[in-house]
Amino acid sequence: MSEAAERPKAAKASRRAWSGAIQGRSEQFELKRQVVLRTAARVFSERGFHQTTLVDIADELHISKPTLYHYFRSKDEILLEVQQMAIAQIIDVPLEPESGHSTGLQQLKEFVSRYISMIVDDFGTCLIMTGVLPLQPENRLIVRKGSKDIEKMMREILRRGVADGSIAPCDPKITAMLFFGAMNWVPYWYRTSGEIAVDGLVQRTLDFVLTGLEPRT
Amino acid sequence: MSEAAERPKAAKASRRAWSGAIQGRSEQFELKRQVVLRTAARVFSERGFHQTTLVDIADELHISKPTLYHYFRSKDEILLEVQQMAIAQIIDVPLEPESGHSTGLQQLKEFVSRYISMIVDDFGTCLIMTGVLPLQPENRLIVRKGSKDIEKMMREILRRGVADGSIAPCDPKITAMLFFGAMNWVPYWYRTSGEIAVDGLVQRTLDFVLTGLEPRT
Amino acid sequence: MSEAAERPKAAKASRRAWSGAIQGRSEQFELKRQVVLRTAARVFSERGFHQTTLVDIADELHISKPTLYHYFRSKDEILLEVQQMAIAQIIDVPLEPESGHSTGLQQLKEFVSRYISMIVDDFGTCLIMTGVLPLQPENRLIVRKGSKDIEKMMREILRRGVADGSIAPCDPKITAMLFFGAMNWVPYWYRTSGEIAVDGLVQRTLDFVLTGLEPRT
Amino acid sequence: MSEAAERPKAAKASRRAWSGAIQGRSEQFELKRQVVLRTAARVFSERGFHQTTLVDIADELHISKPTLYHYFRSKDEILLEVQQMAIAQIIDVPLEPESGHSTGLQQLKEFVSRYISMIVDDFGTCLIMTGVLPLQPENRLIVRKGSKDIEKMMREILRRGVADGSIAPCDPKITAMLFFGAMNWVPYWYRTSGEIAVDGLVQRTLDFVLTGLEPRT
DNA sequence: CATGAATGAGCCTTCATTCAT
DNA sequence: TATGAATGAAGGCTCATTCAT
Repeated sequence: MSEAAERPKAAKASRRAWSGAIQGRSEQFELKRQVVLRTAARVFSERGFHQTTLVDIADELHISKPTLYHYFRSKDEILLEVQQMAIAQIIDVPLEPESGHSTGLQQLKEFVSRYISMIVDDFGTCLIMTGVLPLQPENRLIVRKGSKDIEKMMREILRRGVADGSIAPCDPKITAMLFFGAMNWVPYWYRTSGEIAVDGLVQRTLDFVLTGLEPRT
Repeated sequence: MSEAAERPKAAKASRRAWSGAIQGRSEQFELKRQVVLRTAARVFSERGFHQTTLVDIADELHISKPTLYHYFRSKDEILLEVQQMAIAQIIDVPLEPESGHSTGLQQLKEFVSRYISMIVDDFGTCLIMTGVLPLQPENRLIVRKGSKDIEKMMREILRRGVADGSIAPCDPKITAMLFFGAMNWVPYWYRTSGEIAVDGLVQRTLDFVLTGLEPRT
Repeated sequence: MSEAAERPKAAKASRRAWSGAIQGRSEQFELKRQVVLRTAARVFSERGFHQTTLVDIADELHISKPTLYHYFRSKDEILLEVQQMAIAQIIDVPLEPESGHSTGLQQLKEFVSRYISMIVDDFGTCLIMTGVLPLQPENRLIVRKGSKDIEKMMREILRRGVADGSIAPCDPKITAMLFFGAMNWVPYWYRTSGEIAVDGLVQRTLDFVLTGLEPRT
Repeated sequence: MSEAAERPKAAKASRRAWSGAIQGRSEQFELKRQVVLRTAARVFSERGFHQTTLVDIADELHISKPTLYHYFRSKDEILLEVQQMAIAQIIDVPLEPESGHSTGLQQLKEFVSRYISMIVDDFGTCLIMTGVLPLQPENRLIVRKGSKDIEKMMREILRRGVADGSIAPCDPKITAMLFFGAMNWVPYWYRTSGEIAVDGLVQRTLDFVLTGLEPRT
C-alpha cells in the first residue's frame, strides 16, 4: 500500500559530467549508455516516467539533453532498454545447469533468490514501478513477452515441484501470480539500504510463501 | 510479471450522454460525480494516468471536456477522489463491531475478503495501478496516509493472531507487505469476468497465504 | 531569376484577433479556417515553409499558436490544404460547358487566363514557391497527382488545337512544360499591386507564347 | 506543375571517402571543396535545403559531419557558394568577344544555350529549386544581385534584337521574365538522362519561344 | 586533417485549464 | 448546466555548430 520514497539525491552526485563513472577509452560509449540506463531507471522509479523529463536525467548526469540522443533514439527506447535489461537478468541465465538433480523446491528457491535480486535492482524496480503502459505499443509487446516468459518459468518450477512432491499441490497459474505479486510489490516498500539485506529479504519471502501463516502443529 | 490487458471498451457504452447512468432529479450532481469518478478510474487503469486525457474521459461519457470542470477542479482532484474512494472502502468500515469475540485469523479472513473486493473494483484497481506519483505532493501525502492506515490494520490483525495463536509467529511488518503485494498485484492479472469469481479469488489467496507451499505432513 | 520581395506587412494588420476578418456566427469555423489558410499561404510564400514558424502565422492573426491546432492537425496539413485549394481552382471547374464549339486555341486562352489567375493568388503562389518537398511523402503524392492532372489538361488542349489547326504543330509534352514554366515563374516577379493588372498579364503571356519572338513577315 | 523526381541515389556511390573523386596532391583542398559543393547542390535539389542535414551530405561523401567545417564555415555558406557557382557560369563569361558582328537573335540563341546548360547542371538546378529564401539576408542579397545581372543581360539582348530587327518588337522586361520562367522551370521536369539531350532541349526551347504557337501562314 | 562527443537554440505538438456564450 | 474556443506551459526531438582528441 505504500510506494517509493524519494531517494535523498545522493548528495547531488559529484560535479563532473557522467558523475565520474566513466574512465575507460573506447568502450566508453557502451559504458556511458549503461550509466544513462541505470540513472534513468532510478529516476523513472522515483518520480514516474511521465513526471521525469529528459532534462531531469541529463541534469542528474551533468550532461545536456541532446547528449542523451547520442546514446538513445528516444525516451521510449530508454525505458524499453531498461526493462529489457531487467528481464534479461532472469531470462538469459538458465536456471541451473544440472537441473535434473534438483527438486522443484530447490529450483524455486534459486528462482526466488534471483528474481528478488533483480527486482530490488534499479532496472527491475523500474520494470515493476513504471510498468509497460508508457511504452509504445510495439515495445510494450516486447516487454510483455519477456514478462510472460518469466511467469512461465515459475509455473514450470511449481509443476515440477508438485510432481516430485517437494511442493504442496496447488494451481500453478494462480499460485505463480500471487507469488509474483508478493515479490513485485517489494520495490514499493523495501530499501536495500535498510535493516534487511537482500539475502534476508529472500529468506523472509521464502518463509512467508513456503510455511504459510497457519500454525503448523 | 504481467499487467492489465485492455478492457474491451464496454461495447462503446450507450450513445446517450452520461451513458444513461443518470436518471434522478436534484442529487444528480453527486450521482454524475460518481459516474465520472468510476469512468476515470477505469480509463486511468487501462491506459495510465498520463496517457489518459480529459477528452478521453469526456468522450467515454459523451460529454465535453469543460463539463468535467463542473464536477472537479482538476484532473489531479479526480485521481485523488478515486483513490480516496478506494481507501475509504477499507478504512471507513470498522473491521467488526464486536471484534473482541473473533480471533486474529478470523479477522484476517474478513480483511482479505474486503481488501480483495476493493482491489478488483475500479477504484481499487486505479489506486494500485496508477499509484500516487501522478498526484500533487500534498494529495500524495493524503493517499499515502490512507495506505499506511490500511497497512497498520493488517499488522494489528497479524499481531493479534500471533498472540491468540490463530496465526503462526511472524514478523508483522514484513509479512504484511508481502501479503499486500500478493493482493495488490491482482489487478495486473485477474479479471472479474474470467473463470474465477471474486469469492473464489479470496479463497485462493487465503489458501496461498495460510497453507504455504511446503507440503504439510 | 528574382523572387518574392517581402510584402510590406500590411501595416501590421488590425490589432484585433483574426484581423477582423470574422463576423459571422456558426459557419465561423470554416471561415476562420480559410483565413488561416490564406495567411499561411502568404507567409509561406514570403519566407519559405521552414523559415515560417507556427508562431509567425499565429502572430499574423493575433491568435496563439495552439489555437491553430483547433483548425488544423499539423503544419503539414496546412500546407497540404493550401496547395489543394490552388489545384482545385483549376481542376474543379470544367474548362467549358460547350467545349465542342471552341477551338483548341480558344480553350488555351481560357486555360491560361484561369491558370494565371490561380497562380497570382496566395494559394497558387504558395503551391509554386513552396513546392511539395516540405510535405510528408503521402501528402506529396496527393499534390503531385493534382499537378499532373493540370498538366494533362494543357496537353489535351494543345493536341486539340494542333488537330483543329488553331495551334501550330508542336510536341504537346515539351510545349506544355515550357508553357507552364513561363506561367509558374510569375510569382517570382509579378506583383498584382504593380502596373500591370492580372488581365494584362494574361494578355502579355498569351502574346509571348502565341506570337513568338521571331518577326513575322 | 511537376517537380523533381528523386534521383536514384547514384548507385550509393563507391564505398571510399570522397567517393574516389579526389586523387591530386596539394590542390586537393580546392578539389574536395568542389566535390562537396556539387554533392550538396544535388542533395539540396532532391530533398530541399531544410530537409537536407549536414549528415546527409557527409554520408553521401563518406566523411563525417565536422569535416565539412574544414571546407565551409556553415551550411549557409555552402548554399551561397553553390548558387554563386551557377551564376558565375553565366556572368563571368562575356557573351561574345566581338559582339558587334552578331545580331540580337544570334546572341539570344547563344545566351539560351548557355543558360540552359547552366540550369540543368547541379549548381543551376539548386539555384532555382532551392531559391534564396533559406539564405541569410546578406547572402540573399548577393545571389539576388547576380540573378538581376543575368536578367539584365537578357533584356539587353532583347533590346538589341528588337533594334536590329532580328527580334519582333516586345516589352523586354516582361518578355525576359516569361522567357526565364520557361527555362527556370526546366529542372522541375527535365532529366539529362532522358530521351532529349541538352542540345535538343535548347532547340526545343528556342522553337517554343521564337516561333510561337500561333500557326504561321 | 578528421571525427566522436557534446550542446544551445529552436520548433512542433500536446494538454490541462479558463472563458465567453 | 454545458460547451466551443482559446491559451500558457511544458516536453520531446532535431540539427547546425563547436570542441577535444
